[in-house]
Amino acid sequence: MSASPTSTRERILDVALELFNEQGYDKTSLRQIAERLGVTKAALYYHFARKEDIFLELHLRMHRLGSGPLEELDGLGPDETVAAWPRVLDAFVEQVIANRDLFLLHQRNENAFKQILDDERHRAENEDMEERVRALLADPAIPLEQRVRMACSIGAVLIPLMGARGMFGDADHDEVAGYARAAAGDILRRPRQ
Amino acid sequence: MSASPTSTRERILDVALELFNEQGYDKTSLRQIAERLGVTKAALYYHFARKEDIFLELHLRMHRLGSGPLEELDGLGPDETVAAWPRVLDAFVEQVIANRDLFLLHQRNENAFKQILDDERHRAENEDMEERVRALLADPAIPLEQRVRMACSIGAVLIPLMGARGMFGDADHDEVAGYARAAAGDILRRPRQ
DNA sequence: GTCTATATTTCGATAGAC
DNA sequence: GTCTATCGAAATATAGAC
Repeated sequence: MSASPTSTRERILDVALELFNEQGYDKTSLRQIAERLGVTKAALYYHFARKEDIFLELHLRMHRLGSGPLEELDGLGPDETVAAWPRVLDAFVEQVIANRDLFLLHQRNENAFKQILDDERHRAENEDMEERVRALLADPAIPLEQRVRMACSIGAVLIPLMGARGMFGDADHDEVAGYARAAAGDILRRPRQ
Repeated sequence: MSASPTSTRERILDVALELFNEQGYDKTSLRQIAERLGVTKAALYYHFARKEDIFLELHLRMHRLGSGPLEELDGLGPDETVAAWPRVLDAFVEQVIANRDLFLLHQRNENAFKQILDDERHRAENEDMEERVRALLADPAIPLEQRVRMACSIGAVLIPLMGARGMFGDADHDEVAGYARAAAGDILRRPRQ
């Protein structure tokens, strides 16, 4: 992620992201993070008041990445939204490829993520990405079949992109991504023609 | 799930499945399970030697459900496998719809699931479903694009099926499932024609 | 900014009575 | 088959020296 993680704070986030993806948020202790980092637990508390805050910071970073592509839909009507969706999905795919670990964190720890956001504030910030897609898929102004297919297109690209490294043997990542994009395109094209 | 969960063992599994899906496996304590059940922690230990064993039992049940549809692929060659895949996926969708909570457990706790299976035996039993799909998607005898599209088809149906209840407003579940099936069908049909 | 040392809590698991 | 009582381990978090 960070090429030269100068600050300790940044190194904590890098190591935490690694361990959270390997073992899960709950099973990862601050002791483990500190050990892999070469510091003590107490040092972590200088940079983050609570364990949750480390997770939250990583979550917000992913959140900002995912929100970017969605801004293209701002102020669009139903038909325009449907028409713009393929490009939004393409931009989203780019973000996922470039920041796979961050999106992996979200997928593999959605329980921890949901519970932390429930217990606390951050409702407003969460309403950017996740809640926005939710509103889109629940919008009765768009035909149901079209909305279902938009949801399907997300799942279609996520599985190959987020799956294990050797999911397709030693296949080229770009080639796989290309096929996944094409498949998602087919989902979205069909009911419009 | 169980209409009349006569045995305590069965009631434990039902309550545990509920809580694991609500809060995650790690964040759910035996104390919570016992309380919601109206018994004490110690009672749970009469039925299950360890907390992991509760999770494992639920996992194996889902596993058996998912393995069923895959048996149709037994002894088939590459072309036949590709040809049979749409029907396998349809059967899989039926299982997911009929046992949504069990598959949700797997999706929301894949970290816990992976770690528990790593720590222990059960490799042989796990090689039924998950490993079988893995082998299928890594099989060089099937064209890469075809394999990617098979993976996409799984993601395409899972997102609408496993998403939150109100994902598409108050839309009819069967209608949603129908559209999702159609979308998956389009993914699989395209590159063959 | 990082350390040592410790407080506090909670959890999984066990022993033994009933 | 369920209970009371408790153990031991591990976790988050804090206090205060350097």
